[in-house]
Amino acid sequence: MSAKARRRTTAQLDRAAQVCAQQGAQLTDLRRHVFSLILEAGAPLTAYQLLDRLKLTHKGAAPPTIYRALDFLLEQHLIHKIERLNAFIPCVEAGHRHPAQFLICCQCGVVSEIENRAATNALEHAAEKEGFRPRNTVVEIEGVCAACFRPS
Amino acid sequence: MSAKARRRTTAQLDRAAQVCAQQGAQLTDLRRHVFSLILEAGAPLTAYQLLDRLKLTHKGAAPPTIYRALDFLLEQHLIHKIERLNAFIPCVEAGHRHPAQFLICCQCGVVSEIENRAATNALEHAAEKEGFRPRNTVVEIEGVCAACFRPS
DNA sequence: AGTCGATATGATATAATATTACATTATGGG
DNA sequence: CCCATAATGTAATATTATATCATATCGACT
Ligand SMILES: [Zn+2]
Ligand SMILES: [Zn+2]
Ligand SMILES: [Zn+2]
Ligand SMILES: [Zn+2]
Repeated sequence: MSAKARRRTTAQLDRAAQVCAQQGAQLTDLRRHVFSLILEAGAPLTAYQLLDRLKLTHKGAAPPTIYRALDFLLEQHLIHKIERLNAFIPCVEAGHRHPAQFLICCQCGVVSEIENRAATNALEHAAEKEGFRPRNTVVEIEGVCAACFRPS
Repeated sequence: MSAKARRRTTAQLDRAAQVCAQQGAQLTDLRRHVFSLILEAGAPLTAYQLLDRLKLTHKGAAPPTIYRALDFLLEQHLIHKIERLNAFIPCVEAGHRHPAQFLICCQCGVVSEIENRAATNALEHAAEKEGFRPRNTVVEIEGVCAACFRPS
């Protein structure tokens, strides 16, 4: 991990601590540790991948350990779950709830988060047209990312 | 089950058999049975819920039995998987691949499938703007359906 | 009919993902 | 200190999904 990346992670952890404090929640060492694993991964990690990594330094970690931390981070809007992968990534706009769309590259595995207003609006209108009140929308677009796409 | 609903199911099964035949695939008794369970459910069913129902008449059914049937039905575009629920529903436009959006009511559990062109386009453009080539898009909107919504 | 390959199903085991339940330990306000 | 709350520890179990190998079915071909 580069010095630059480490600085970024530290900044994100600090930001997260602020966000939690504002909500009257605490980013404990355990939660911070799990969050840092997600931040440093660069690709989505499943709960058990996180558990394996956590175990390296946190003997006695068990499934509830990781699922509780994940629930907390989700509640604080610090991470997102990618349903199709049963995996977790950091939120690029950490700390506040927002509509998002995820681009999942099936070649390199990278997932990037975008917030496209036109798409969000179109989905909301589509739902309203049916008399449906949206509360929480999941958009997961699988395909090939720009980096992986090469014209033949 | 009403006579009307039974006729509808029969028509859908016949339609499905045609669709499969055109693809050189066969809707065997087993697959047809699983599909009929999904058609008659009225709400999404998980693989193990289907397995339990299948076992009533098909002694010896096991997880692979149901997962194979589901894989087949997905390949033939006869059903959809709702990722957030790990559950399956019939496709309203059975037999051909198409972009869709799912409206999941968190009160009554009903999932309805819509195909909104504006939303599909907006998502495609959002992806392309990032240089991303979409292959398969999942849109699952959780909220309250028209039937469940009552003004206070 | 006999052989063959391809497809479908049977059967057992196991992997991967997630939750329940209850005990124990910090933490902070009174 | 005492208590309530939040957080974590620990064991067991539930749910979802796949791997593997055996058996059956079926049509094409000889
Ligand atoms: Zn986000
Ligand atoms: Zn890629
Ligand atoms: Zn459909
Ligand atoms: Zn409803």
